This record gives sequence, structure tokens and C-alpha cells, in this order.
Amino acid sequence: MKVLFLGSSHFSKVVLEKMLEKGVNVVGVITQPDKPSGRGYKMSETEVKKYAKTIGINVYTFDKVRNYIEEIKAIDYDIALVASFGQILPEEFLNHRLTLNVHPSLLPKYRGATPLQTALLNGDKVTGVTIMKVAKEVDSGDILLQREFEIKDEYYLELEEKLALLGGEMASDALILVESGKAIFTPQDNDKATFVKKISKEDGKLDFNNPCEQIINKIRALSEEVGCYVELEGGFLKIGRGRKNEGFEVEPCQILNYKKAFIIGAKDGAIEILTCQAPSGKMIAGRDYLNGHNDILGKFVK
RNA sequence: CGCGGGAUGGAGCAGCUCGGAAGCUCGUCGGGCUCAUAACCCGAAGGUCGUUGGUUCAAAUCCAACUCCCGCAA
Repeated sequence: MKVLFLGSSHFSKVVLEKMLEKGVNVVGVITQPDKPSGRGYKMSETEVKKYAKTIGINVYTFDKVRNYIEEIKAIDYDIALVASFGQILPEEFLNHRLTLNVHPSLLPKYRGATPLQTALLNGDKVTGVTIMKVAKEVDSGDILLQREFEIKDEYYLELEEKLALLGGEMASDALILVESGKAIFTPQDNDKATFVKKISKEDGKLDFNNPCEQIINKIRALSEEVGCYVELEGGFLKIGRGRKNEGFEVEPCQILNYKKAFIIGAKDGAIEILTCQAPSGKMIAGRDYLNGHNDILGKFVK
């Protein structure tokens, strides 16, 4: 079967890579157009585009798919596969060929754009990947395949990587099922559907009046993407990694040097800051940060 | 030309406004104390102060260009 792949993010790239490894015949890739981004507003391509170019697959960059329906219909493909593409696909596209989606959650749970972050924020022990039809309503299509994944102590990027690899394998399996006519689609139970909200910069702020577990969950979910931070001495300190630590007395939000570890108190214990990043600085070990900032000991973060 | 911050022994920082023998908190190595220590005490090694050029009797410090890094914004 000739597969048309739609994706933009790192997740997409890993899925695509896995599918190719599995021998899937990808005849073309549609991705978001180059955008000015980063320092100096340099034009940058999506990760999927960069990868596809090195492999030699045809790349189409469409800012809005609905404006390119004719071009897409001219592409010779049997089935479309979507993974973290970043655009709502118009019905005209969906009606043209069967379109499947790779979604990193156990649908109907966590429909929407941030299922991975939400699972980590909620401290879920289990999540998964779903392959389903793309329907008009976001992430509501009939399910073809679904597999669980046990969350251990992954941070966001690690979880994304693992679920993308799983998703790539499942996508490959799904294509085989469809090709052989053995695909069985099961409708979702819409009554059980939950939706995840978008994540903003503000969501990354850590409140050390909360319990340790909640703080750790937030660090795992958001520190690598939007970034987690606390207010300190009128400025900001980004927090990279942290873990629970105990064996001493400290008030919530108070900074402590305990056996050379950078500690911030929480509601029911304390968090050791393993890595953090000062303004204009790099991400460094918490103890290294303390070395140069002994004046903050005993003070409180906000 | 989107806005801004930074580059100082192995690590993290101070010093630069007002040029004049490079400092702090750690780490490392050696020694001491201790039942013991990520604790304490004594000592040592280790730096082209990002690169290049300029001003000056004298530049980490002033000026110019460049390289790399980071935050914001997208």
C-alpha cells in the first residue's frame, strides 16, 4: 500500500522512522511549512521535513491542507497516516482516502493536543497509544488498535520517544491489517471521553506549597518543554530535574543546603533540585548553582 | 538586520561603572582531627580572564570586530 504521511513534530519523525524501518511504503510526506523561529528569526524546517529530505521522500509543505485538496488528490496514495501534524484536516481530505491517526493516549481518555503532558501531570501509571480513524471531531474516530504502556519515572521527552516508537510499530501493524482486509474498527464510548487542555508558560510555574508528588509530576511533564520555574529574589530560576529528598527540617518554599544538595521545602517534605538554569545561563547541577549563590540559603522561593 | 543576557583555574560565581600584582563557594591532591562523616582544621597544585586588533607607561577592566552559549518572543 502506498502511504501518505502527515506529521510535523519530533513525535512524528520517530513514528515515520519506525514505519520505514518496518518496511512501510511511504510515498509522500505532508508537513507544516518552514517558519521563522528561534533567535534571529531564522527560517526553520519541521523535524519531519529535515528527516524526509535525507531519506529522499517527496515532501509537501502545506500551511492549510484545505487549500491544497487538488494537489493532494493528484498524489497516488492508498491510505493516509497522521501523527502529530498540527492541523485540522478537512472532510474533503478524509473522504478521499482512509485516514488513520496515531494518538499517544488510551482513547477516549485524553483527546486533544497534550495527552503525554497530562498523563505525567496526573501521575498516571499507565498510558498508551491508539490507532484510530480520523473523524470530524478531534480524536473521536473509530479505534483500530490500542496498546497500553506502563509509565515508570520517565520525563516528557523520554515518554514521547517511547510512545512514538510504539506508535510507529502499531501504525505499521495497522496498515497490514487494513491491507489484508482484517481491520476491525470499534467506535469510541463518547460518554467516557476526556479532553486535555493546552499548556501555557504559566502552567510551568512550580508552587512549593504543594505536595512533593504534585511538584515532581509537573517537573516531569513540563520542565523540558514549556519549562518549569520558580521566582527567586525577583528573578526566575528554571528547574530541570528534581526528586524527593528527606531527613531534615525545612519549611515549604525555603531553600536549604543539605549535605551539599540544593533543597527546596514542600508541603509534605522537600524536593532536591538536581538541575536548574539561571537567567542567561546553561542548565547546571543544583549543587553547582548553590556554589555560586550561597546568599540564597534560607530564603524562600515564590 | 525581532528584543535582551553571558564567556574569568576542573564546576558555579564575584571583580569591569572609577584601568595598576586575579578573589569567593566547591572540586582535586597531600596531611591532621574523629568511633565516624558529603563535618571540621592545615597545606598544595591548577588561569593565554572566549578570539583578534586598537587606546595606554600599564587592560579581566576602555574601544572595535568576530566566535560560541543562553533567556524572551515566535
